[in-house]
Amino acid sequence: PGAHTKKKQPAERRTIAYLGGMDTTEPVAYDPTAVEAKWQRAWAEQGTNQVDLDGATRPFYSLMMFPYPSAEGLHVGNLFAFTGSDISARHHRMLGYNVFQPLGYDAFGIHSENYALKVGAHPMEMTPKNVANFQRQLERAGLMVDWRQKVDTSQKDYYRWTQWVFLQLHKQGLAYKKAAAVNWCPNDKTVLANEQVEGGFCERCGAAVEQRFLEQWFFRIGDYAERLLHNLDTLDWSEVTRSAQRNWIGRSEGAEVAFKVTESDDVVRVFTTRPDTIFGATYLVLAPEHPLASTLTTDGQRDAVLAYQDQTTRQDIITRKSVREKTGVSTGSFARNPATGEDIPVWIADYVLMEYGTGAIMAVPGHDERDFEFAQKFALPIVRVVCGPDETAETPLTEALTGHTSDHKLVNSGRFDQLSVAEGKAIMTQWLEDNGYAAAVVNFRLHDWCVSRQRYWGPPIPIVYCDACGTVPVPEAQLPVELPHIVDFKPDDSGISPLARHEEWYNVPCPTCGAPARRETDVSDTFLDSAWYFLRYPSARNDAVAFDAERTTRWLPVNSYIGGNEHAVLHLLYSRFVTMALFDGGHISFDEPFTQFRAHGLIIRDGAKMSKTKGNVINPDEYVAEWGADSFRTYLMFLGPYQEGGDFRSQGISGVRRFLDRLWGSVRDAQRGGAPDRDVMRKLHQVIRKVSDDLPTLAYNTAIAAMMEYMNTLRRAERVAHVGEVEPLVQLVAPFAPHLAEECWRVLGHTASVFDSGWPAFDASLAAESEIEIAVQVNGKTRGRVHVPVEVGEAEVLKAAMADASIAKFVTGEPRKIIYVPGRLLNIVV
RNA sequence: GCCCGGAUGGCGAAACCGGUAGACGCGGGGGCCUUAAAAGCCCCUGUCCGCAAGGACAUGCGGGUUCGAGUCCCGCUCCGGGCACCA
Repeated sequence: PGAHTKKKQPAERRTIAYLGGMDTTEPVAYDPTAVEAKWQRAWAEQGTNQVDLDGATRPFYSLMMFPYPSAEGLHVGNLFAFTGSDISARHHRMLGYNVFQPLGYDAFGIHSENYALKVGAHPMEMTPKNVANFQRQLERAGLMVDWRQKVDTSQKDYYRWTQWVFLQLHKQGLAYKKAAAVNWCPNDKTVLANEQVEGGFCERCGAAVEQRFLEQWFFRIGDYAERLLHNLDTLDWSEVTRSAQRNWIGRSEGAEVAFKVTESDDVVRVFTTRPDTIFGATYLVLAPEHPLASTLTTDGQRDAVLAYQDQTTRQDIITRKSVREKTGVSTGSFARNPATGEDIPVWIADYVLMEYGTGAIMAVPGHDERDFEFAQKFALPIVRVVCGPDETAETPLTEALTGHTSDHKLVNSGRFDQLSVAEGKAIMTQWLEDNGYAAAVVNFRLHDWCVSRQRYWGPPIPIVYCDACGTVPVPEAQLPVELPHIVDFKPDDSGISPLARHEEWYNVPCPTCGAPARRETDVSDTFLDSAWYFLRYPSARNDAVAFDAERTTRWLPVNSYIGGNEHAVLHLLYSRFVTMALFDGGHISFDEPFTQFRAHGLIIRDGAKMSKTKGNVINPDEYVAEWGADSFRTYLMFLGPYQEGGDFRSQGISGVRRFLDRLWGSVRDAQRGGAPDRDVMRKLHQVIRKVSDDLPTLAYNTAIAAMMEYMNTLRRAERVAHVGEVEPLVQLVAPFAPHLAEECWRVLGHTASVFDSGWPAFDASLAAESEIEIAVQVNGKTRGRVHVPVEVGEAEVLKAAMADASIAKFVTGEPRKIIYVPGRLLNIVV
């Protein structure tokens, strides 16, 4: 009785609406296994997913981050990423673009090699098996991938061109070799790039990274810092990614100031971002590794300095870079502060790092926490040169005053007193420059990219060393420098590559003079493989060039790239650098590889990251087998906002599967005679608009919700749906559940693929409501709602509202003000 | 410390430009069908008070602007991510 039974519908009529008057016990569920296998086969046979690489008139390059083919197989994270990209690609195709969506394998690298070592396999034999397993899993996922253009970075026909890329950079002077302190992972027994070190630990295995001095190949990515940073402003990229790159590049503006050493011709150059505080510089500090450190040391200090330098060298990288109690030692020398004219002591301390700036600083203990701490410990003078609104030049400093506002003024700074910090910075820098003491400079945190790896499973660096000719690049015609099949590929602690144990491999005649010479025995970083793979895809089967000029012009730069943000400062930065370098070398006509990049979120489970140790890893195979790839794909897209990720719950799939079953049921039973219902068509066009708007912003979860809502409308219509009501829905669902949509499309009588059927056209006149609901508020509190024809104005709405007793009772006296938001709300202020 | 995100029912989440908070889905409750179960279908489901009609309270916390704030402003807390003895 009462409210519960008011809207209740007879059950039989419900059933008829679903099953089209057929036997009421017949289930509506479809069989995804059969449907999916059928269409995967058909698409492969008919080349549905292939694009005309040479004739496309509206090219659209949709890229996803190619996976590293692990032995564990495809991860849900992979599928989540790929599905999001696939939906975008399929949608673009239906909008009329010629979509190229390739995929391949990032098969070289420490990952694969370490796994092979662990299980006692050989990477050259293991990798093809893993690739085959991935291929099987990916084919079941129903991605619209043009597999003809597959790449595998560990194959000769690919790494030959990786070596070619190295040679181009070398030719342009962007590759150089130097002995340097590098990050050494004692566990992986190889050098790591700075980007591969997280807080002093190897980002791969977590081992504490050590410093070693080795001869390494570097790429001059540092020279591109300004450009890499500047271009970020114009790229259509996720903000999280741009911000991570900005932080990593770490630009800071300041000045390089020269301090002449007293009674010597030596000059200590320091970098500072606060030239305005130079009057407060009471001592200088050199990094222990600084070349002048020994030069400036007086005889009396020599033993102490040597001991300190020795102590520093033996530190591991984590300790070296961690914040701890300040230590240091005086050189015994002095240098002149150009601003004050005073001679200030020169110290050596390990809180100054050789790799940043000039490796030397002017210490302003009054306004830098570290300098303050150091000055206190070693009883060095602390001078205030900035004071806040409530302070004077004489107010004692109990701690370093670092932050500042426009109210902070310079003090104890001679004729610069009373300038604001910002003014001081500009005027002081100018004054220092005019007098030859300083130059305005920009400093970057970004360092050159170390690409040498003392490992086996990668492309050999194409360089030969000859006693007579020196460092000789391998001629391009002699590429690839093949990676030999060796048994003893295990790395060791020597810092020498496994290839260096094979004389028969590294002893070669010099390409220039023919004299006996020796190959470089290091291989290149895996990130070089992936820094240019997007250039290779369109030309993947071309053995003559790295990338065909015409195809590259047609397809690149990439229109849409979707991937994980864990690659923000590795792969994505390196790819941009290599692209810029190839542009500068005249090989390509664009200097940014990815016009649009979107970072997707992370799939977690039970509120935690998936990991084998927690036992909460999802095996996609199981879910695909139980629910079908279409349901699994759609669920992954439904569980949260794509760009934020979400929590995977097995139970959640059932709701999506029910939706697809219902879609299947209404397509199968759709009525052909008669005309579609006006009210239903209105809802349909509203959904077309919603889904069309949501797809470009990757708002997949709300697009799915809207389609489900429309499906509910169809079911509640208490009649069999008309073909005209379901057909466009099939097209909207197609990017999400491609197999089922294709099946439905055939059932609806079409002979060509739904992906070539276009995108449903939105008709605003059909979507328009004739009657609208207006919320009525009294003093801002919602007290009821009225239904009025869409065209009526404020007066009629107010009249309708006052006619409702439950609203009118709150309106005591004459309204003071009426606020009317057309089509939405009426607020009566009394 | 600096820079990016974020916080909404039992749960995952919606909410255009400041305008009906909680769409959609899961879970839960009740019902239909069934010999029974499963499946399917129908209804209900933010919290509190109330027999009901209805009312009050609700978007991490504290203020503010506004006729009206999840949304804007100021000040915090907590969570995720990036950078960090970076001068």
